[in-house]
Amino acid sequence: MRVALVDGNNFYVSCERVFDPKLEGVPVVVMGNNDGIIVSRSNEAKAIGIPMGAPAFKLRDLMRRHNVRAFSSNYALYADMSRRMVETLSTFTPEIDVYSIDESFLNFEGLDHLDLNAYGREIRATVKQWIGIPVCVGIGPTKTLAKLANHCAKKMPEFNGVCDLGGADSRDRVLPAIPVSEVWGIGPAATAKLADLGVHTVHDLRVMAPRLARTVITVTGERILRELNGVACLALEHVPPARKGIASTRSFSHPVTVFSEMREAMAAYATRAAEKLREQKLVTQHLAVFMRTNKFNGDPSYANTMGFHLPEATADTFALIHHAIWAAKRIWRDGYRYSKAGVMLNGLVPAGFAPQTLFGAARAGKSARLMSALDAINGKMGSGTLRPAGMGIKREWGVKFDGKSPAWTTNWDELPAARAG
DNA sequence: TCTGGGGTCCTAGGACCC
DNA sequence: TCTGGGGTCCTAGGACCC
Repeated sequence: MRVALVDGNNFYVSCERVFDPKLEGVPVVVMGNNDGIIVSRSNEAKAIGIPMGAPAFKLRDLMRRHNVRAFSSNYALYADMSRRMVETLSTFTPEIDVYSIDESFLNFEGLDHLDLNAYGREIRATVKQWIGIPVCVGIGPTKTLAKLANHCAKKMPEFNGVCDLGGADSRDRVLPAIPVSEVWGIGPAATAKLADLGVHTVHDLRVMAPRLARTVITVTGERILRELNGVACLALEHVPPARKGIASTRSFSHPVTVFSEMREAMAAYATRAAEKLREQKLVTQHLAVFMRTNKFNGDPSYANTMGFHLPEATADTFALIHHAIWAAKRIWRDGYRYSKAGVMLNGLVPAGFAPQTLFGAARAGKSARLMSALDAINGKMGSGTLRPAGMGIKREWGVKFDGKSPAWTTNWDELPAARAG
């Protein structure tokens, strides 16, 4: 196997910069939903000590002092830029495995006649020119080594954005210099356990006894060890594996204390989850709802989940709303300040393959026609044009995005304007 | 005022069945 | 006055990822 990992640098920030060149060279951050935490940082923002995942309100002073530009998440923009990036990368390989919004594995099998470093530099230059996003390229004989090579490409200036760990000599040279915590799949807990055994660098991990790795960090640890030694255990998935579950959950912008607001939120979550189901031509056999109070602020604590099998598999918005509200009523307790809730669908199966009850077939056909009409109108006129009654218009609990950039590429009303002269 | 959202995989334990 | 072995399903929690 020969595989490359191409990864967008500071992806959300880079997307913002494409449409506002004044953001180049200055500290920029992007925040998550409700402008709660930092989810993407420019190098300048990293340099002044803004940590990943930190609550934005704690950093207000620091950010003001350094004139940091802060954006709310613009998911429509990032998803569209991601799609363009994947299209571009697809011209460099017959097989691409899209791993996340900003990362793809490219199959480099059979390209050994090429100078892979040069090929990586060409990929980097092309994505920059066509899409405007800076990327780094890591190449290796397994996914784990390609990930590690990508880390080197990003952090070690001598690689200049492209690193090939395909050769044993390059691995011997680089691996002793990298902390084991940088390996894909080794988190803080595993890092601490390995440190107790004197395993600190990637090289230390690579030469560890596989059985010991297994007892300390389970089968995933043993798999990582093999991958570091060039034995591929993770295949390239050119067809994305079927989803196991769909979740629609949000933190509320203010605490919810009355059931009518919880009901609205549940209806909205169920609606969104049903849309995701239908996008992927799936139906669900199991639904769960949960609600919880704030874990951090000392409010009286309550958290509960209720999950159950549905009488028949469905992707019908109205049926899922009905079930979600039914369950929400049962776990709702008066007197608490709820901060977060959600709807989760499990046991997904392709629409048409689900077991059906005797009287279900006729109902299912009718529901499918209604749902495709709903999706067609919302697709054409904008999501939320048609929505079920009871979902709420005011949405007091809803998500806040105070500093969002325009949907530059996906909304006609927000296209960038160019002026001459 | 205020701490993301959406996933996967692994392990362990309880309930229940034959 | 005992505590097997094999199986399934479910729940809960931990860990990790982007």
